[in-house]
Amino acid sequence: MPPKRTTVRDLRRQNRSTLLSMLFFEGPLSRHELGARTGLSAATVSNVTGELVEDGLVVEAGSVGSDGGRPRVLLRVNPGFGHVIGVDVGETGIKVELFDLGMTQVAAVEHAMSPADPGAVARLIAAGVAEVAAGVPVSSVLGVGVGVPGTVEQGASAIVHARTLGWDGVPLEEMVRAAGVFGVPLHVENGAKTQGQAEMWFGAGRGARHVVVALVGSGVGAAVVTEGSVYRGATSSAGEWGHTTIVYGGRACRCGSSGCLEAYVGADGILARYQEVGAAFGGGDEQSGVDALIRAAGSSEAAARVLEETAGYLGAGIANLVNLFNPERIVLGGWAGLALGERYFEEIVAATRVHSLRHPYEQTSIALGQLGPDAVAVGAATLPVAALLDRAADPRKPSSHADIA
Amino acid sequence: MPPKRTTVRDLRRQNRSTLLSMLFFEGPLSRHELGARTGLSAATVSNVTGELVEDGLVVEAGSVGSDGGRPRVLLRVNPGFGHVIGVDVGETGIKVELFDLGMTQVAAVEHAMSPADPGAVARLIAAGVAEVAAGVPVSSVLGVGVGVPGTVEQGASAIVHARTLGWDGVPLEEMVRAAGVFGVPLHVENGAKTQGQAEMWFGAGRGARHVVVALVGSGVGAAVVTEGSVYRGATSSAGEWGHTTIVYGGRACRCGSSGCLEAYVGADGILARYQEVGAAFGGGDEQSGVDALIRAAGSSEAAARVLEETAGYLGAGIANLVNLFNPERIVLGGWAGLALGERYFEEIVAATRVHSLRHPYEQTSIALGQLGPDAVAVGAATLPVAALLDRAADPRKPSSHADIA
DNA sequence: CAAGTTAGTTCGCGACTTAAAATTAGACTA
DNA sequence: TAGTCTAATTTTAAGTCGCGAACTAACTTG
Repeated sequence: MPPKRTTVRDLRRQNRSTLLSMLFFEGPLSRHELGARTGLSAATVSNVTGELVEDGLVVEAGSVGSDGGRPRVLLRVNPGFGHVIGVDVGETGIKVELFDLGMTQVAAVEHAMSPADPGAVARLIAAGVAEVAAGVPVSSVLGVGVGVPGTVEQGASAIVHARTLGWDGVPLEEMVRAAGVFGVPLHVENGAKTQGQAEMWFGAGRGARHVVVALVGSGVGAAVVTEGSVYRGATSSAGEWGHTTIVYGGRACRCGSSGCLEAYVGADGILARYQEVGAAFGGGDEQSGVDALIRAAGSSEAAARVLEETAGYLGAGIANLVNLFNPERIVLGGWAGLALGERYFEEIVAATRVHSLRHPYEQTSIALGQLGPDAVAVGAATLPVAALLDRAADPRKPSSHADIA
Repeated sequence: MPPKRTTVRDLRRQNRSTLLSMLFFEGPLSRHELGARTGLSAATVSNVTGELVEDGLVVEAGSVGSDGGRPRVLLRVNPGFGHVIGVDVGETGIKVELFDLGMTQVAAVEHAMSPADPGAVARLIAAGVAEVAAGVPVSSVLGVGVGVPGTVEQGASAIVHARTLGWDGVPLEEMVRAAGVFGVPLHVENGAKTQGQAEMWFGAGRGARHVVVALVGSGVGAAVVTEGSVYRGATSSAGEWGHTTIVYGGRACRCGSSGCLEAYVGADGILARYQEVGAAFGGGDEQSGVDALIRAAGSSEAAARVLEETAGYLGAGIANLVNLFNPERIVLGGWAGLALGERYFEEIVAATRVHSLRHPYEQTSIALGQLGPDAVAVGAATLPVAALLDRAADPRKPSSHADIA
């Protein structure tokens, strides 16, 4: 049982956070409207926003007339208050992107590399962060978020387990710090979760509070959002949808088990099933393979059948999420998910309906993701922003007179 | 976005709730210790507990010496402050039980009936409540909780969907009220969730914050507890584990789909699979059938094989929960779950390990439930208690001067 | 330019938590 | 049996916070 007191000061923090978050997500708003939407009194809104403006977190943004009265002054989060950095550690290289607080991309770099060696990855992240942050004052960087393929164990310091990369218990957070990123909040998170977060903030998940973002690519994963925030479970490795058993005793999966969803609807699984049907494939990477397969479906009976089966497996997998999580919306993303979804949306939805219980199914809508896999970096960059909105940037300067003592 | 203000009054409610909950769960404690555990100052603890004592919610319970100083006065929740009622609507009848605030059973009645007719069930609930509450003052009943087999849609008034009972959109809450239970908080909830809640408060889930209670009986369900409270999803029908697909294209399930977990490990499914293997069964109900099957496993190769397969399916199903929810503990319950678990615990755990990812698996422990299926009623009775702890019983009498106006 | 409107501020109040000082309530001592 | 000690509570005084009411600011209208 963690100590759970509530002091009068938490009130202010909470209300600061509420107002700041509302300004961030609902665009420019007047104080009046803030009061109406949050339920806070005009007095409090005035008081708190005054503080936020004084702290530089919020700025005025013009005003709009209101028939016959004093015009409202619009407020919005100050995009120049600071910057955040998002890092996408992929299977072929890393991307580092710098955003201002308006989430406008300011700079970006990309380095190809094999991520087999964690040390090299950490050094490359540190180098990328330095490159990208070169143009802005150091103190302006509010935090760095890193999205990695694999499960992340959140603790005093984040530990990464990524079977596909051969990482087993890599203390990535410490390594990145050691490589030169210190004095700045560092958040390491599973890439599927950061991508899901991006869909929630800027994509198909906006406005909903209970969402499952299902991601299908080479790997298969999901980000589960409940009550508006990403579900993490006890050690934050929740949402490992890809290695959920969907065909007991079925195809072998690279995770060592059998019958996993990923073995059927992951890019690998799809192509392997196609080849087993007798259709040989030339070389090329997975992505072009899947694209070719989808194109072939127009003429090839075998290709069409494989894809229809895939839609069936995928629908059943989605149905499991519907039954277990009862979300109000399912967002299907990931490069393979989007490719399949565009061509076989009806089939996937139909399979979902068949395999889920009527009641939760009726409560859910299914949509395609709007962001594509590039979203991992933006999503990672939202992590420090979320922390900022949550803490609402510590009220007042940190201990200004402590120096004297 | 729901209005989200925080007023200074919420503080007091929050702290009342924290202190009352701590007294409820952690037995008698002194004010001093309350302060230490909650982080609240001694002054606040004294102030708030004074109010709680005055309101009759808390009473002193002796004192213990403290080497050489003023002895601490122990405080505990007043068991006599009020009573709560739990109702278990089962497939063969209903049970109604009355508890005091110490959760000691004070009275209980049981009525056999077929629950096919919702109206009759509602009337029987009302009658049972009246019977059981006959011995205590009306105003002493703090609330009634009802556990039903089927999904419950929480809204202005609870609606029940229970395919096995033939209920489709039954407004049970309204019906029970119409049948005579009014003026008292009424909570209707899925029986699996109430049973899970009981395991959390009094059984194998105590002390953990992320738990999945897996229940296997005639039906198969789960109660997912995250951050200490039952996960409900968007419309509170989350946790429908039983109709999750585990063998794509497999056995037909009574839900209309195929390959559901319930079709393999539900009592029905187990017995049906045994019969298909050629072993004929006499009559008898499911429970004695499963018991007989387990006894037969000692001598019959076929019976043993069916049960081992069952353990495999069940382990895979549990592994899916491990992968998706990343709980710190799994509690296996339900009458069939307990029967299987006692005899085949090793096999179930082994299958779980095989089908789950190593990392989340290592974070989880698997335990048998401690309460048995009788727990549905106690669990239902915890619902009004939870509401009480949460609101901390409205500070001060409800609008004492509103009468005058 | 006066009247009418709507937005935002200021002021004083009541409710809260807290730190510090004061007050118990036994145990121990001489 | 009065005096001394120690540790648990209760009081007291101070500082925060959000709220409602009264007040001020900034336009539009006729």
